[in-house]
Amino acid sequence: MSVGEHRDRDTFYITTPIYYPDNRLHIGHTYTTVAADVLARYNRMQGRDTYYVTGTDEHGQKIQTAARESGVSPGEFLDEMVEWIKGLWSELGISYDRFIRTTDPDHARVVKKVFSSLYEKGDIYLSKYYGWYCTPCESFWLESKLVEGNCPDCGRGVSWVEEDAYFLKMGKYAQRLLDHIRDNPDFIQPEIRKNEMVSFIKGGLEDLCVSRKKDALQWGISVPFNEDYVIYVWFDAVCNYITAAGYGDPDRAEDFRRYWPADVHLIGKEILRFHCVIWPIMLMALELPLPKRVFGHGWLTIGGEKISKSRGNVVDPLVLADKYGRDAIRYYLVREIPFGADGRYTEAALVDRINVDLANDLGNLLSRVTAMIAKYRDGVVPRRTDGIPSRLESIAAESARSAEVALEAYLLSDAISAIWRLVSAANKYIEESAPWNLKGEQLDAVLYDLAESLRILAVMLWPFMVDAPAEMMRQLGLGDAPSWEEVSWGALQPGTVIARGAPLFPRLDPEEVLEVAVEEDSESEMNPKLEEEVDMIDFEHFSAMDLRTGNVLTAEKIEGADKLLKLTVDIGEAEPRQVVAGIAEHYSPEDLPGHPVVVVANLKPARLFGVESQGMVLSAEGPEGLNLIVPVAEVTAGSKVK
RNA sequence: GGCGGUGUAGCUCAGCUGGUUAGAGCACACGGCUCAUACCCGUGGCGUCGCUGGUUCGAGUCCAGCCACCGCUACCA
Repeated sequence: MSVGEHRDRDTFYITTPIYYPDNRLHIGHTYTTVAADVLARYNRMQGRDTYYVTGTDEHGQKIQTAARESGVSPGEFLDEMVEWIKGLWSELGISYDRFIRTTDPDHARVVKKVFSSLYEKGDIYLSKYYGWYCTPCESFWLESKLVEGNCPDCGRGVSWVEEDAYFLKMGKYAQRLLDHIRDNPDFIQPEIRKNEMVSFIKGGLEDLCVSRKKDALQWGISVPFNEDYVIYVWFDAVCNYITAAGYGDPDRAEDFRRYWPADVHLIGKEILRFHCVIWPIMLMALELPLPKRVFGHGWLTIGGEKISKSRGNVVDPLVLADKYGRDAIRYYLVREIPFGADGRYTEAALVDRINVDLANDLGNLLSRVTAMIAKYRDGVVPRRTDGIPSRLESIAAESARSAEVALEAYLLSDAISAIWRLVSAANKYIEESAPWNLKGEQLDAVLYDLAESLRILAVMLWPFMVDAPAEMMRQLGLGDAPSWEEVSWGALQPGTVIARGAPLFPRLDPEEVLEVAVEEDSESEMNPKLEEEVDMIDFEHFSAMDLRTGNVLTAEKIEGADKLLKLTVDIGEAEPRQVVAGIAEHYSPEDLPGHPVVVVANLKPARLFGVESQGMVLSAEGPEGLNLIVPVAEVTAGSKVK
């Protein structure tokens, strides 16, 4: 995409996910929010009417529970969390225009309105839900999605739910959504996520349950025409994007027309499906345009592992910002996470980047240039009079152009790389021209070129950092709040009086700063022995499994399934067990009756192809295919395997 | 099982539609400079470009098979 094309836009609406404040936010949330902030600041510099929204997703069971555990009302609990979050964003210099809470009155109105419209239209209907539900995650799951009978997201237990419920028609819009994705190649980014979403949709969409009965969950927005129900939290949450833009508010019709559709929803890859399938379908049902882009960025991992409380690797962004400074944290996050892929966080890498990129390259550049201007020209930016074009001028132009292209494509780490090409070039230029050996107009030219490069660097860094670019400007004797246009060469006026200052980014002593962190790193470093131990189970775990011998009584193919057989197995109980087994490709139903088997008797029941399975028969792969595990000599049906 | 991705210097990664001696940053070593935050600049890699075959005058770059890891998905119960 060309830069010029984007110049035509005059508004820019960007969102982060709204975060779930049942706990403090971590560095992962911080990354998304910082990245969005960089883009918001950049677009403001481009003169676009920018609207940046972040906020909190405040409904659902987990909030209700967390509040109860703290012994306060959900309202009190949330107010406190929100205050903490706003404090964090303020500390990091996040320049959001609206902090939306799903408990805001305008939001509740929008959600109800959306729900009602879709109901009236027939896209939401009342039916009966039966299936698994993970309370902590507020997610409905098909049996087949469960992992070992537990929630595939959080690994915790799920409960069987049977209740009347409202459903959103998803299948109705599947084809339209696929067409939209096909016709708008940039809609889902990066490419790999788009592929995943497409194959997910092509796999068939089931209608989505969008309500919970109030006897199961109270903390949410009520279904407007049926007070016995609360609206599903995800349905509630995604609506924030239009609430914030002014949807359905007569006083804000102009805002909505102006800002919607959003330019980009910046999200983590784990919530792609809500933003690329459910939300677009809701919008299509509402007959509203879809957001121009959903950008699912990678995760920040800690030593290669996903950030999670259970791993105990949560890094508190406030502690980091306090220790290293907000600009360093912002720089590091944006620099370290490449397009699409995950980035790994280590404190050592953070310190390294601070020292190398910020202190040695950038900060020191400012320091040496201001020092030379002070020393050789009494602190006044000289006038160029030699008439020879500067080598730095073309590099600065290239750097700015590349940075702009990258920013327009939301490729923040690429933009940083482009900017640093000018930092390096300026450092090299000093070495090559050796100002300490020059005088007269040659020296004037070199010093001007360097000061001007620094000015352009400050402009380009303006979106990325909060304090340092302003300090650079100050030391160069210039004012604040530049526009992006000022990246062009020559704006620095000769005669400007510079003001040397303290080092922009003081060097850190890794040994001092990392004392604790280094130990942590070396321990979390791959230790094969340790990993094996983790995979070992103790006897108790084994005992938890109820393995029993049995004999197959009946076996039949399951209609429509290639691999599944429905067995009834005698394991010495009053009633035979009905078990589904994926062995149809290796065993014929007629061979099985009388066949001995080993059954996992206490496996949570599951439903496959609509057939309930009350256990599982054990088999193992051999050269010829699957083999059922059988006792070598006859044993009693139902005898325990140990 | 299906689909997709990744595998390139010690580390993190670039290498588009195949073409002269395979690149960058960091780390490391040596040299230089002295304006600067013990900084900066230069020089230094005998890297099986995951493995094996193939196409081609020529392949990280195309094709086939295989291996490892990751993501999504599924009729693994």
